[in-house]
Amino acid sequence: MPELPDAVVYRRRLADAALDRPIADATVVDPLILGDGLEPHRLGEVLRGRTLTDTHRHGKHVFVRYGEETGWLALHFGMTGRVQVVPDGTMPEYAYVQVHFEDGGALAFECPRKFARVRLVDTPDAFVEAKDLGPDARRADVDAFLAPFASRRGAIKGRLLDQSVVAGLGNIYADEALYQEGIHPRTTVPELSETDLRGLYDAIQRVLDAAIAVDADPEALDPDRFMLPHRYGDEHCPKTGVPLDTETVSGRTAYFSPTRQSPPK
DNA sequence: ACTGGCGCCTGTTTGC
DNA sequence: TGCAAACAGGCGCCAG
Repeated sequence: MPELPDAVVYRRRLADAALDRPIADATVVDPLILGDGLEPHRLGEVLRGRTLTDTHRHGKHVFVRYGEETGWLALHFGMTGRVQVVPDGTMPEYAYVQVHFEDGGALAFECPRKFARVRLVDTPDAFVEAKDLGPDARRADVDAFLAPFASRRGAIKGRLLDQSVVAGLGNIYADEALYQEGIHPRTTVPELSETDLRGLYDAIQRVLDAAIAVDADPEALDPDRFMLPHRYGDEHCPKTGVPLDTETVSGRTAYFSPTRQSPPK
């Protein structure tokens, strides 16, 4: 579930509470969480005696700089990942990667389902380039957002989930943006006009801003304006009252309002 | 070059 | 009531 708004919350959390605290050690409880061949012992070697000095975010990735030279942690949260800064002695259950500060506190990187990954990267930009991530969904201007759609033809839902098209949207916020704009998730890109796509861009901005404003808790969104609180509740369209419909699109469950989002011909 | 679909993971929910 | 199957979903990989 962690998508762009969650990454915003986690980055802020680290910027507020994890920087400038000397690191005593790093603990890797489950090496599966380490990505790109990172060896468990290497994390401690790299971090020991240093401090975290800066943070960055691109799409669903959070980056944390260690030391003064090139060298960042890249955090990706998969489906159940999250990061907390905890006082001594309160390590949560699924904290598979831990960074312990000399003052006794720690950074806990949790992920019960083990889809999350911790990597070491040179710089955020180099990582974004290597992973072929598209522009960040919240920082991209409308022209940068529109550009990749010129060469796409599949279902819009699948394109919004493709991180090389635009980085940061996942299943639930893609559904919400399509709902806001009245676009059926199975509509193909060629079936959408430039006006449709510009409207979708605006909807994405509104949805992400609203989600960030409630600390990425989808159930805390205004239930009169957004579909998400109803996805986990009564499953009715807040604007028309009809039951929400579901359909598998691009391999994932899409929720939509059948009266507001007409299927493509 | 681009697309949809499957499998990885395991805690939680659903169904018989 | 209990247990198994289904589900959640980001993403790497694969076949078409």
